Amino acid sequence: MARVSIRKAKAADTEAALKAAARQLFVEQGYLKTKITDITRAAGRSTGSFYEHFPSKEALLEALLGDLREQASEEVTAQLHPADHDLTDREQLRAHLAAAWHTMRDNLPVVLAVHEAAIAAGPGSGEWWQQLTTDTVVLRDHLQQLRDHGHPLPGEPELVAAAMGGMLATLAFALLPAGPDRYSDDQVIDTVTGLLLGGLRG
Amino acid sequence: MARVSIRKAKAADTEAALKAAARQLFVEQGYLKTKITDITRAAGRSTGSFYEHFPSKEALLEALLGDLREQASEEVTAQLHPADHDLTDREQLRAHLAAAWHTMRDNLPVVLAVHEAAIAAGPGSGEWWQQLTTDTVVLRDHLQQLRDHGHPLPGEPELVAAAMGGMLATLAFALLPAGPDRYSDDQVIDTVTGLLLGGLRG
DNA sequence: GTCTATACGCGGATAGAC
DNA sequence: GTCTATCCGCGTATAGAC
Repeated sequence: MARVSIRKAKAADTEAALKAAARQLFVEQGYLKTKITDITRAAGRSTGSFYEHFPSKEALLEALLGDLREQASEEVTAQLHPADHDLTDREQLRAHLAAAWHTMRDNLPVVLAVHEAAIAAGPGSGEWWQQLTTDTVVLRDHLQQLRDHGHPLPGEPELVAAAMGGMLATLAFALLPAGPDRYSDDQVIDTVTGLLLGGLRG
Repeated sequence: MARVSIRKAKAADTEAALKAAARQLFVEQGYLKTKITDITRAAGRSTGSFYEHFPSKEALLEALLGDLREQASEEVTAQLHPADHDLTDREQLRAHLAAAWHTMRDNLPVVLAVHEAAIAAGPGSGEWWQQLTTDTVVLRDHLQQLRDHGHPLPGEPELVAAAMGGMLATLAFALLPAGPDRYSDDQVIDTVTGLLLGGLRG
């Protein structure tokens, strides 16, 4: 009986339940505001049970981040990257931005949480800049390549990549948690594509 | 004797000392990480003294924000706005972006703190989007005007304005706290100007 | 492995002397 | 108005029974 085995598996793997509850709460009320007791309660477990699986809330986030990377690497190896993107081509730029957007949407809980954690770390840590640059390395490489082929850019590849990534991330954080009520995914992607295309063409 | 009157004034106005200490700490270690006791200690006062001036850390931030608005309104009425900006003109776009950048730089402690507070409020609050849009109303109006004159935009004025503001704000938060070590102000402003200009021209 | 109950520490906030 | 000393609540983390 499927139902029984499902229950068994669910009961056995409290870890999965905790992760699922955490994901939901991170979107609903944010990572910082979410207490460990909130997670255990939402997962239907007791407080003490949490520490059997994770030493802290940060560790739980690390675990979620690990799951994300694992899944992401599968997808990447499965399909993209064509390696030689030409970001001055409207369709290719749009595809790249759309991929980034949907990745953020699909992994919103973790993406959101990591961002909150970075903010909470404080400005002095330099973590904000580091996170922004590492998240946009791929973009930077494409821009670097473009530049190597003689194409003029509005500035340093790293800086341009950071600017583009910052724009997209800000919109994602501001719009996605509320749902598609204000602007549709396509609307955002089209707008950003149009706004950036001219600058990349030079 | 200047020295005496200075000491007197300083002693009398603990409030100013607390504000100054808060500003410094907000940049150094961030708003969220800064405890009330950190502020009083940095200001050379006792814990209890704080509450004689502000009921809470949030109230202190409000006060700082009030100071900022007061000063900002003076500057604005003193000089700008020419009302009919043409953001498709490189110099005018640059001037606008530069003004925004320097405002953020000059008021970094408060700007940073408000942002951190908004993040801590959580995604569900919708506060992120609200703050982004209110901070870019002026920009939106200029874009709206441009559109009314028949100029094509890459998307809804509000959305385009939010995208532009998000880009600039992200770079400011990531780069300004560290000082001008990585990229100079001009470098950032030039890059962003070049990146956005093409998209606004259509 | 999961529960209940409880201890611990931190930061916010107040009491009361000066 | 400022200080010192103290309290209180919340969230983290642990102890110990089952």
